[in-house]
Amino acid sequence: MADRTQTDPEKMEKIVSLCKRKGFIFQSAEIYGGLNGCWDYGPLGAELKRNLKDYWWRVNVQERPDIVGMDGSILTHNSVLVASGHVSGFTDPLCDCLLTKERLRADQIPAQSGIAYWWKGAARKDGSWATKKEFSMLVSSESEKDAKTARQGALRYYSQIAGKDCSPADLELKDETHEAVTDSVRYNPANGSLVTEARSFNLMFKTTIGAASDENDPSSIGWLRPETAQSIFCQYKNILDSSRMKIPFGIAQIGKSFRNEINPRNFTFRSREFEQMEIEYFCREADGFALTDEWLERCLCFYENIGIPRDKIHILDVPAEERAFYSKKTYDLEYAFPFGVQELQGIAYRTCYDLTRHQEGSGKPMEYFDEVTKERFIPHVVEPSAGCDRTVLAVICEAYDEEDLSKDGKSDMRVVMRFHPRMAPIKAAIFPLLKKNPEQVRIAHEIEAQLRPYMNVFYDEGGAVGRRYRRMDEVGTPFCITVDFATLGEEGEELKDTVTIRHRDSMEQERVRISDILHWLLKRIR
RNA sequence: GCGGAUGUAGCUCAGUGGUAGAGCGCAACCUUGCCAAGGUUGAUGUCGUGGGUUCGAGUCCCAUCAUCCGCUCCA
Repeated sequence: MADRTQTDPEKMEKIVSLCKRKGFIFQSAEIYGGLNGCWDYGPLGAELKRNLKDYWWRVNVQERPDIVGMDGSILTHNSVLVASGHVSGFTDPLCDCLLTKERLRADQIPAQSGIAYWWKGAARKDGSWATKKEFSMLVSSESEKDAKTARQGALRYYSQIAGKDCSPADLELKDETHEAVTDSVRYNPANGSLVTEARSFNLMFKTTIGAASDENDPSSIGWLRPETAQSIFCQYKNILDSSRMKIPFGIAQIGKSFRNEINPRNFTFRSREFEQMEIEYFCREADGFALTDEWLERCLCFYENIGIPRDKIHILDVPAEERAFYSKKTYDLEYAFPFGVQELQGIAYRTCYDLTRHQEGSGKPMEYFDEVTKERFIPHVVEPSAGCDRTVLAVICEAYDEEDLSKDGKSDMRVVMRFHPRMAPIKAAIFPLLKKNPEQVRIAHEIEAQLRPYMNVFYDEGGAVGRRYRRMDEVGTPFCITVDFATLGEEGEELKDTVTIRHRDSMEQERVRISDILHWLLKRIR
C-alpha cells in the first residue's frame, strides 16, 4: 500500500486548473471574491455528477427489489436532531491556549486560583511597540520565582506574535500588573497561559422558520440537515406501511447536506454544502455484521464500475475506539487523492440506535412486526453512506492523465481524462473531416441529430481534426466520430456510409456503419 | 480557529513608486485528406476587495476576503 501521507500538490493544481478551464467546477460567487467552502459545477461537471447519481440510483434502487428511494426535506425539525443527538452532541465549548495554540475543551478546564500577571503588550529594546495585545499568566504566588516564570511565558508569547525574527530576548514587557484571582477557568492548567474566550462549535446551520420566528422559541428553530440519514429514519414507518416492504429492505436517498466546517479544505473534498448518497438497510440484529461485509463488497464493485479500480480503494476497518459510540462495525473506504488518502464513504453498522432514539423522541412505535415469526422488534441498520462530491472528485483525479507523445525530438504532451464511458460528460463528438465540405458537414449534423435524444454529444468543425481530438481528450470524451471522404463513397462502395470512430484511450480508429452508431455507442456507455 | 505563503487576462505567470505585459487558450478568416502548437486578424483586466501613505500605488502600509501548505477540527 502506498504511503498514506504521500501527496502531489502539483497534480492537484493541474486538476483544479483544468476543472475551471473546461467548465467542470468553479468557485462559488467567484466574482465577489468567493464563498469559503462552496463550489459550483459548470456544464461538464454537472453532467459528470448527474451521470454518477443516475448510475448510483439505477444500481441501488431501480435494479433492486429490496430497496426503495425517497427525497426528504433539507429543512429539519428541531426535535429530529435533538432526538438523534446532533443538537446536544456537538456543542462543546472550545478555546485555544494563547501560548501553545493547543485546543482545549473549555468546560473541562478546572477552576484555578492564584496570582494573575497582566501585560498590555511588549516593546523592542529601542522602546518602540512590538505588539499591543493584552496577555496574562496565572502562577501560584507573588514570589520572585513565580513572577519570573510568568514573565518568561509572556515574553515567549509576545515574541511569537511579534514576528519570526523576534526572539524573547529582544523584547521588554510593558505595563505589568498583577492581581489575585480565585476559581478562574481562563487559564491553561498545563502552563498557566491565558486561553481565548470559549466558543461553541456546532457544525450545523441553524435557522428560524416562519414569519413570526423567534430565535429563542424552540418551536421555530430549524436546521439545514447535517446528513440525509435522519429523514430516512423519520420516514421509515411511513415507507414500511406504504410500500409493503419486508425486512431486510433498504431506503436510499441522494441529497444535499450541510455542515459548517471549521476549515473547508482540498477543493470540493470538504465543503460546507455537499451531496450525499445514502442507504439505510434495515435488517434483523442477527444479520447486521454479515450485511456490513456484503455492502462492503457491493460498494467496491460500484467504484470499479465508475472507473475507480478496486486496488485504488483502501479499506479501513475502523477500530472500536474510533467508531461512533453506537456503531458496532465501521468500514471506511478511502481513496488516494493527490492531497492524501481520504475517506470516500463509510459503511457503518449503526445497530438499532437511530430508530430507538426516534421512538423515544417522538413517542411513536418504530417496531417491525414479522407476520411469519410473530416477532416484534426495532430493526437494526447498516448504512452505506457515500459523499457524492467526493466521489466526483475521485473520478476526476483517477481519470486525469498526461501522456507523452513526443517523437523525433518534437515534444508533445497529451492531457487525457480517462473517464469510464458511463461517467463521461460528453459521450461522443461528431466532426466533419473538413468543414469546407458541405456533404460531410450535412452528414455530421444528421448523425448529431440522431444521437442527441439518447446522450450528450458535441459537434465541432473548427480547426484541424487532430486538434479537435485533443480537445475532446481533455474533457474525457471517449469516442470521436469523423465523417470523411470514405463516408461519401470516394474510397469504394463498401466504405460508403461508414464513419471513423476514434477511441480516446488508445487513439486507435475503426470504421462503423452510420446506421450502427447509436447501438454501438449505447452498449458502451450504459 | 492558529501559523506560513499566495492573489495581475480563461489558464500559467512576468512586471524597478511613473503608459497593463508574455506564452498558451479563445473567436473569425485562410490553410489543413486523421492526431495539438502554420498564416492573418481580433476580443478579454474592478491588478481579489476596502481603506491609508504619496504629486502619483499592480508595486509601500493596514484591514478584509479567497486559495494553497502545516497544525487543529471532522458528532
